[in-house]
Amino acid sequence: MLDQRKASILRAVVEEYIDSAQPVGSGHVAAAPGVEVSPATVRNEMVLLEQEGYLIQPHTSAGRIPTDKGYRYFVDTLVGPAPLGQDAAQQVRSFFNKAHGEIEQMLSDTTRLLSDLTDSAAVVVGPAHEQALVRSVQLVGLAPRVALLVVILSDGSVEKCTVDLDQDADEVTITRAGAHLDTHVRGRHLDELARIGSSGHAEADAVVRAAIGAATGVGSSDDQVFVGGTARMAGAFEAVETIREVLGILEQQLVVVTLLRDVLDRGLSVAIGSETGMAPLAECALVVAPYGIEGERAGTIGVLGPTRMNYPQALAAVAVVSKRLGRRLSEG
Amino acid sequence: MLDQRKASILRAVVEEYIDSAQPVGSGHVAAAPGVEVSPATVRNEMVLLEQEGYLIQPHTSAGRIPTDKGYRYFVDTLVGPAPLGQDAAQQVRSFFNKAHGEIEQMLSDTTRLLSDLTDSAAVVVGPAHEQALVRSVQLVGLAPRVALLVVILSDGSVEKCTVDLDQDADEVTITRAGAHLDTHVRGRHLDELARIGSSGHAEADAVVRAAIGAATGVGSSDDQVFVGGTARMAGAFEAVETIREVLGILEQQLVVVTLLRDVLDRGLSVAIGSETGMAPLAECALVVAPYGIEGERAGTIGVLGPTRMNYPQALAAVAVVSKRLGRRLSEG
DNA sequence: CGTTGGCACTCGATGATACCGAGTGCCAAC
DNA sequence: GTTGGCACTCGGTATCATCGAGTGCCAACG
Repeated sequence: MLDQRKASILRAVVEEYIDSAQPVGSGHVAAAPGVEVSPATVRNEMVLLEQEGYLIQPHTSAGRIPTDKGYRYFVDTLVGPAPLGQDAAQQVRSFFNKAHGEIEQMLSDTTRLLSDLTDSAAVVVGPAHEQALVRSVQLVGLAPRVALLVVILSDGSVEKCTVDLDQDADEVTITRAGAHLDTHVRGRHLDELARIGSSGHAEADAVVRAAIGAATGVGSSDDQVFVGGTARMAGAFEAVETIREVLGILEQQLVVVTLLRDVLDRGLSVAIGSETGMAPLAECALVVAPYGIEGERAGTIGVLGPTRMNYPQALAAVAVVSKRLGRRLSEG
Repeated sequence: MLDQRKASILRAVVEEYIDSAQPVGSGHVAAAPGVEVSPATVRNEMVLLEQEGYLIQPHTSAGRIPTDKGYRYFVDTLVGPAPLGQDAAQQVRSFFNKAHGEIEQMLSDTTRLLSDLTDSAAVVVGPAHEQALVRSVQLVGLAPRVALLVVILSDGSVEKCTVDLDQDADEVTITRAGAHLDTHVRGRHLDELARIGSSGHAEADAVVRAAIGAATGVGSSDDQVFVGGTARMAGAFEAVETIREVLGILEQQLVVVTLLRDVLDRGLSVAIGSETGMAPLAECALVVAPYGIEGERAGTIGVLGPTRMNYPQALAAVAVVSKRLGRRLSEG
C-alpha cells in the first residue's frame, strides 16, 4: 500500500510521537534511523501521507501526528513480533511461578501484571464455563425461607445464588431437594437443571422448582471481569474529561466484555481509536488476546491505553501473558 | 469553641466554597443568610479564623478557603442530621426493593447507588465472616493432583481454594477426605479445621492435611472490597496527578479496608484530608458508616470525594444506605 | 467599644503585543 | 527525483498594562 520510503517515514512519525507525545516535524523524521533522505523530501512525502489519511497536522506549521489509520498501518505492517524485554519476561515467569490458589485472585492479579508490563490499564475476562460440567450441587438453608444454591463446576469455578422459598421448608426437605438436584445434574451440563423431573416428594419438589427458577441464567453470560491499573491509564492522558469517560467505560463490566468480544470477533488483536466503536475511547487503543484452556478458547485479556501507546510492547506482553495464563489454567 | 458569629461565618465560607470551588470573599459571606453583619466585620472575623487555623488564603488579596480543621468544625458542629432528598430517598427504596440474588453482586451495585447519591466514589466492604459457622464443606477433584475445597458459611458466603496434592488421589479417597472434613467442622467455626484428627485412612488423611494447609487463612481477613464511581471522583478534581494518586489508593483493596477500619476505630464517621493518614488523600474526605447484620457489626460502607464535598448529603446517604443494607442482609 | 463605610493597596486573572522558533510550502538548483 | 534555501505561518512564551475582587487599616459612628 505504501512504498518503502513512505512506510519508513510513517514508522518514524509514529515511533517518535509515541515517546514524545509531540507533533513530529520533518527534521526529526529525517534524523531517524531508516530514513535516509533530507527533511525537504520528508516534507513532500508527508504531504502525500496526509492526503491519504495517515497523518494529520494539529494546525498549519506544526509537525504531524498519526491518525488512527496511521497507527493501524503501523501495527499491521510495520510492527513485527517483538520479544518481551529481559526483565519483563522475568517478571512474567516469577508471577506465574508464584500464582496459585483461588482463580479469581489470580485473574485479578493478572491485571496488575499486565498493567505493570505495559504501563496501561489492563482487563482480564474470566473463563466462560459454557461447556463446564457440574461437579457438585449443594443446597443449604440460610434463613426460614431462604436457601443458597451452590454449584461447583468442573473448571473449578463456583456459582451460587440465593433461592427465595414460597413457604417454610425444614432442613430435611431442603437436603432432600439438594440431593435430588445433585444426582440429576452432577457430571452433566448445568442446563440439564431445567429438565429435572419430580423427586416424588411434594414439598421437596417445590423447593427444587424454586431453585431451578433462581438458577436460570446463572451459568450463562455472567463472565467475570477484572480491571486493573486504572491509575496508570489516568497518567497517560492530560484531559480530565478523557480520564472520566474512560473510567466510566471501565466501570461497566458488561460494556467491557462486549467490547473485547467485539474486537476479537472482528478478527482483530488491536482496536485503535474509533475502531473500538465507543466514542469515549476515541483517544484509546485496545490490545487484546484470547487465552485458551486445553485448546478451548476460554477468556480474553486486554490492555487499554492511549492511541499512542507502545504497541510492540503491549502486543508482546498480551501474547506472552495470554499464553502463560492459558497454560497455567490448563494445569488445573 | 467558636462564638456564634464566627461559626456562622465559617459555615458560610464552607458552604459557599463547597458549591463554587472558588475562594470566598467577605462580600459573599456577608450576603449569606445567617450572617447579618457587614463585609468589614466579616473581614475582621476572618482574620481571627485564619489565625486559629480554620481558614487560609491561597494568596494575599484573595478570598478564604476552609482548612481541614475548618471542615472538621463544620461537620462536627455546624451540620445537623439532614434527611435525604425526596428523589434520593426514592432511589434508595427502589434499589433495595429490586436488590436480590447474589450478595457480591448486590454489594457491588451498592457502590453504584452510593456513588449516584453523592456524586463521589463509593466503597463497600463485605461482611466479615468472623463468627460465621460452617454450613457445608465440599472437596472435589479437578485434575490428577488438584482438588478444590469449597466451604459454605452460614452467612451465605462461599469460600474456596485449590488444594495441591502431593500424590495422585482417586475419586474415592477425595470423597472420603471431603466427608471427613465436612462431618468435623459442619456447624462449627472454620478454625476447627486445624484440630481435625485422623480419619483412620492413610491416603485420605494425606488429602485432609493438604486441604487444611491450603485452607489456613481462608476464613480470616480476606474482606471483599467493592469500589465504584471512580469516574465521578475523577470529575471532582482538576489535577490529573491527584486523580492518579487517588485511583492508586482505590486499586489497593487492602489499603482501602485498612483505611476504613482505621477511621472507624478512631470513632470517626468522617475523615478529612490529612486525617485519613494517607498523603495522596490530602485533598480528599472520606465519609464512612458501619452496617450491621442482626445487630452484629458486619461491614463498612464509605464515600470518597474531595474535601469540599457535600457533607450533609454524603452523611445522609451513607447513614441511610448502611441502615437499609444491614436490614436487607439480615433478612437473609 | 464593637461595627461600619471608606479607601488605598495587593495580586491573580485577563488580554494585548511582541517575539521566538519549530515547522511548513514552494522553488530553483543540483 | 532530491535537495538546500527561503519566506511564511502560527502556536507558545514572555512582557506589560489593565481590571477587579478582595484585603487591611482607619476613622467615624451609634
